[in-house]
Amino acid sequence: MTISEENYLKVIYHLAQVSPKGVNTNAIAGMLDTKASSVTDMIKKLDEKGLVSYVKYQGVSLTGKGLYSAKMIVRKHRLWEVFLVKKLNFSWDEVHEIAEELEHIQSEKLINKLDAFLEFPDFDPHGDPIPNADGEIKKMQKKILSDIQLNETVKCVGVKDSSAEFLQFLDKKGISLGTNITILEKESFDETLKIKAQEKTFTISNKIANNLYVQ
Amino acid sequence: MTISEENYLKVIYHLAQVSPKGVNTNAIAGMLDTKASSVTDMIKKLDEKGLVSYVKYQGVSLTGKGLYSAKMIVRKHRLWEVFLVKKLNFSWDEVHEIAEELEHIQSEKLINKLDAFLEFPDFDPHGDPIPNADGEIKKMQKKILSDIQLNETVKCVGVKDSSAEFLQFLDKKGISLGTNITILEKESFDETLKIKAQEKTFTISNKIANNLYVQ
DNA sequence: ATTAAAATTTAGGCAAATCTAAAAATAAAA
DNA sequence: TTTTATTTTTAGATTTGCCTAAATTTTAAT
Repeated sequence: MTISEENYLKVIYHLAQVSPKGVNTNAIAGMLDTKASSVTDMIKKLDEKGLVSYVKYQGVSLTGKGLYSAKMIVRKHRLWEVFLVKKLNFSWDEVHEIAEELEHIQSEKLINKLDAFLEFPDFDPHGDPIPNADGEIKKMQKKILSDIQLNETVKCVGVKDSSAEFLQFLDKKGISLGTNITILEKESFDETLKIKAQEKTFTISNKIANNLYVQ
Repeated sequence: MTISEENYLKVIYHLAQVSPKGVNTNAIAGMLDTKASSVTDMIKKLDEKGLVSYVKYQGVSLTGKGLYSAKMIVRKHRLWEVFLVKKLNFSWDEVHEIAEELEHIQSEKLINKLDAFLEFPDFDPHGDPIPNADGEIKKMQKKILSDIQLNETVKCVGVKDSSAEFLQFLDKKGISLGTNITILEKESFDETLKIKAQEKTFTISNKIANNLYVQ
């Protein structure tokens, strides 16, 4: 499998989480920063290889084989992220780009040894689940911060948006995985929240609250 | 720089150690398992990029820029090998192929953090020197086992041939880096050596003795 | 010094992955 | 239900890295 094919599978996998009936050509093109016509070409190829099932104009979905391959790529990506943060002391906003490269290293033995070296982590530095060697995923029950009731205290367990900008914003506010957050006020007009975290009180927008997973 | 370009630079670097006046097209083709005509194509491209200097029919050599790039690739390859052996418990005959992939991961920060994590090793699992971040290489003074005098005892510090077959042969004989070897007999007819290593006495061919570095 | 052999380069092509521009199909709006 | 807009696909081209086969240059041998 080429790096390009792997990237397509990964993107289809992620998009299918949101739209399970069939992933749009345009959506794939957007994620991969390429053109729709290129996506059509590649999708045909993946279909011939039995990795996706594709009906003209109806979008694509992963076959069993394609799903497993996609999960193995996600597994590699997230395990490498754990390695980068836990062993090499990278911060959580720096690891995505590097893991985008590392996820394409082939050896299965390598990734299983890495898994063992990291003591079989279930989640990556952003709180996303790591598929095991069989492709099984431990689902964590979690809520969006915006859905939490007034005066409740919750623990941050993940981020929905793991862009460097958002993660750096959280760093600035002292929020990381495991941080406790209390909802002090809810402004119904603009959905702004006044919260307490790390002994400090401040206001966050709805956009922020929508991107924080809590428990 | 593409993976292919990096592979050419690396091969030119290794071949230049042996033939410093100019590396042959055919030699490069042999190492990269490709055709001489393909090598000519790529060499022209590398020349235009200022990474090698190339005169038609006269072979290539690395420019300063090309030499530095090649050393950084070698640095990455050997640091990853150390990681695989020391941290993930791979054996020394398994790591080359995986490192061939890992050496193309881009991030400079990654490799410098990896270097620190491994505590700045000077040599890889086969005894080859690891260039530092500036491209400097600690040379180890070493001899070929075949050049050692009768009754001398030396320490194995590296292998010239690091193919899996040769390394597995050494494993079978109990020879690894640090192993002491005593020359008990030299057969002048076929250059065969009778040696003692790890409390055992056995005979090795000249081919073996030519591929072991000792001190 | 020729001739023969080997190495190297050129010329023309191919496959993968991309692109632009135009055509076709689907979805949305009037 | 037409018409319009959007999405998707096709057709044809481009770039990278490789190939084969033929031509050229260098090296070795007679």
